[in-house]
Amino acid sequence: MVEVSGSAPSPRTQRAGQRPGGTGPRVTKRRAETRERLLAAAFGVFAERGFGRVGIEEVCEAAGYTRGAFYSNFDSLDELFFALYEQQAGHTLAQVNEALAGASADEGLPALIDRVVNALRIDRTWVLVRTDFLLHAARNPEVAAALIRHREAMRETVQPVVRDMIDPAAMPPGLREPQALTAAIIDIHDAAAAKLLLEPDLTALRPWLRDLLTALLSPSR
Amino acid sequence: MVEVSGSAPSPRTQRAGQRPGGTGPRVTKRRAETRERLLAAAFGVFAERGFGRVGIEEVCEAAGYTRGAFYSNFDSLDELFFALYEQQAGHTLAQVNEALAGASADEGLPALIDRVVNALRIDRTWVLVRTDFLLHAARNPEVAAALIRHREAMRETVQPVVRDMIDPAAMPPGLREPQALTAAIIDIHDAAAAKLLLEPDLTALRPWLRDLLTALLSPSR
DNA sequence: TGTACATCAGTGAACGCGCGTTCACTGATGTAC
DNA sequence: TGTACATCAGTGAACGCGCGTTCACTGATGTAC
Repeated sequence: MVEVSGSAPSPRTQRAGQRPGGTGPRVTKRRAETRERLLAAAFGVFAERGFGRVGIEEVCEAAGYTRGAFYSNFDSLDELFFALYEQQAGHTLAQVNEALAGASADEGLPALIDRVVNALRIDRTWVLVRTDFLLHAARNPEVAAALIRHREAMRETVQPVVRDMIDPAAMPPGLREPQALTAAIIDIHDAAAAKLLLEPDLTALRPWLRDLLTALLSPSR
Repeated sequence: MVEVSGSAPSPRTQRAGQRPGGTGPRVTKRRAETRERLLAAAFGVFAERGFGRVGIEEVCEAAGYTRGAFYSNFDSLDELFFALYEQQAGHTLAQVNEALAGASADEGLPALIDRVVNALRIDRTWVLVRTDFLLHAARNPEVAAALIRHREAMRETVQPVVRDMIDPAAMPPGLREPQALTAAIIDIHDAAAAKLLLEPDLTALRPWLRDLLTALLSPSR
């Protein structure tokens, strides 16, 4: 699994408990669980109501804690949101890795397209949260850096497969560089996910994505 | 210009001032101006900070009014946001109409693509607000109905041009119906706009859109 | 056109709730011996 | 392994600010004659 790690705006992990002797913080089991449950609760609440409308109290209540527990683990909702995104983006990347594992040039283009289509994370809640994060990033440059970093990691994961399986010469101008082509595929993939927001009927979604990718990538018709 | 009008969740226009005699409300000049300035101020503030983080006080301050003025014109921020979206969506539709006006089959495909590319509303603030509204709609079915209605109107505006200028037989399977093809073009157009959120560098944006549309629509390569 | 009048539209103060933030305290957890 | 101890992690009450909402009031606007 490829890890996307970077510096959070205000890294708070293991702030308390840092030992002066350098032996590291006291090991924390309860703490890790609490953090995890807060993140999970935040995910649900953010998806349901939107990041901007959610308060600390609401997250804590959903997680089954009082507010003090929140402040013991995070400095602000922004920081929690950042941690949440990094976590979920990591999961997504792992999923894509798995979906692409074992791809070989022997399979042919339709098989590759199927792989990409099936890698689509059909999770309305995730699309909601991710889009909230996109808007958050669009308004906060430091946050945007993390999002862009993740997009890069995604492209680097997908690109080798594209490079192996698609003949650049058969692509239209502007998409002959593997990098540009891979980016375009991911963009279309994202557009498909966005459609999930208005049409929860996902049976139409995979065909839409397949048709579009086929149209784009097929050298001959 | 095609008008997209529909029932707002809580239509408040001209609530006060309704005369019993049926002659209609007292004519309002100041009121219309106030409403307009509140909408304009809300647009700016929503774009800058995000709908969820903005309060009534903030909108009023930006518009140069006190809170009472807001309550005299709207019932809630949700209602204002709805009115704002309908207004802006109408402007966008008018722009597209204008960009497509005069298109004829003689021009050829590249000219059509140029038209579509140039119809792209390169307005980062509008993309921010529109995406906020998309998320808002995704969480409120009545709001989603308005957004879907607007998408339909947009498609109906674009579709005749597509129908005139593109040979369905040359399109890949799944995109031979003019309706599906037009929808796909609009979706790609939206995806291009979304890229504006992370990359304000719009010099790369129009080529990206042109390349993608060309790849999709060109019958031969 | 001018004036008196009725109604409207926005003001600004007041109320009160929700919630962010802090903090002394206590049960929980790991450590040393 | 067991016990005493130190430190941690979360509790829950308290404080206070920001802001949503209301409302009596007044200047603005349009109408009737």
